[in-house]
Amino acid sequence: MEDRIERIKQHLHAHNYKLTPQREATVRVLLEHQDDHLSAEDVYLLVKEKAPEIGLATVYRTLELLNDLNIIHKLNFGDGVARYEFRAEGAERHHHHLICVQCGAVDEIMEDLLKNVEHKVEKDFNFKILDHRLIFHGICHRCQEQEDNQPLPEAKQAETNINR
Amino acid sequence: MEDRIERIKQHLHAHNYKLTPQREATVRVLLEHQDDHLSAEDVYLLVKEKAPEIGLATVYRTLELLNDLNIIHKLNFGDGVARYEFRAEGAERHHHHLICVQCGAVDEIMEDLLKNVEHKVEKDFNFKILDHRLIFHGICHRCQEQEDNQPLPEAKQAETNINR
DNA sequence: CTTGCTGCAAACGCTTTGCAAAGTT
DNA sequence: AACTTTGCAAAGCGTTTGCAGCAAG
Repeated sequence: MEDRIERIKQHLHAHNYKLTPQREATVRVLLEHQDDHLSAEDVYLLVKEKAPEIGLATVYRTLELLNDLNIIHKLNFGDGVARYEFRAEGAERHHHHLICVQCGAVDEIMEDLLKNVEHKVEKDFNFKILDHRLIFHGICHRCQEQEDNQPLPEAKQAETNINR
Repeated sequence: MEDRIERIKQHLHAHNYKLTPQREATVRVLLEHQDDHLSAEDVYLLVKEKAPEIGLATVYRTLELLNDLNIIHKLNFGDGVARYEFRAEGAERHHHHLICVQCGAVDEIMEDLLKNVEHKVEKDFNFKILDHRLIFHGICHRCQEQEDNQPLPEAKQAETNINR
C-alpha cells in the first residue's frame, strides 16, 4: 500500500507533477476500492470523508491526470458515467467485464480471452490493435440463483442501466 | 428500400405507433447511412435537409423508439455521444467495431468471433450472456499505409477521440 | 373529442473551464 | 518571484422533459 503510493509519487514527479494531499487522498480511495469501478462522484464522496475541503473539480482533474499517466484506467460502460479503475502494475494485458442487467453488478474476468481473436483480426483486416474492450451483458450467477428460488413477478430494474 | 420502410411501418403499427412523416424521414436517413454510425445530431442535420421543420427532440424520441423496438441499435463508443445503426434484419448475431485512433474511422467485422469465448464464460463464471460488445482500438489499414509512405511529423488527431 | 405526436425552450446530469486565492520551490 | 494546484461558480455538452399546439382516428 504505502510502497504503491511511493511509486505513484515517483511516477508523478517524473512527469513534473506533485502528489498533493488531495491527489494522495484520491489515489488512496482508488486503491481501497480497486474492484468497485467508482464514478467520479463516488470518488469525490469517498475522498470527502477523509479530506472534506476537496472540490469535485479537483477530483476530475486528478482522475484525468492519473488516466493520462496510465496509472488508472477510465472506463465507459455506456450509462453516461465514466468509471475508474486501477491499472494492474504488472503490465498484464486486459481483463473484461460482466455486467448484470438485473442487479447492475460488474464482475471481472481476469484472463485475456482474446489472444486468438486478436491475431485473426490483425491478419484478416490489417488492423493494428492497440487496445480492446469486451463487455458481456447478461444475468450474473447471484441473480440466476435468486430466480430459481423465488421467481419474482416484477423484475427489479438495475441501477446501472445501459443504453436506456 | 421501400419494402423495408413498409415492414418498419408494420412493425410500428403492431406496437400502436404511427410512421409519421418525421419518423419516416428519420428512418430513411438511417437506411441511407447504414455504415456510418451516426450520432443523434448527425441524424438531425441530415433529416433537416429533407424536412427542415423537424426538431432535435423529435429525432431523439424517434431514435429511442426505434431502439426500443429493436429496429435500430444504440451504440456507445465511449466518446460521450450515442450512435445509431440499423440492426440486420436476418437476426444475425453480433458484429464488432474497429475504431482507428488516428483517423477516427469505424470499421466493422461482420463475423461473430466470440462463440468459443462465450461458451467459456458461461461455463466458468455461471453468467448467462444476453449480449456482448467488443471494440478494438488501433490503427486502421489506411492510416498504416499513409504512415509507411509519408511519416508525418505531427500526427493529426482523430475526431472521434475516445477517453480523452 | 380523445389520443398521440410535434416543436420549442427550459431543464437535466455529468464534466470541463475561468479565475482568483493558496501553496510550493 | 515564477509556477502549480486548488475550490468555487459558471459554462459546456449531449440528452431529456414539460407543455401548448397540431394531427389523426
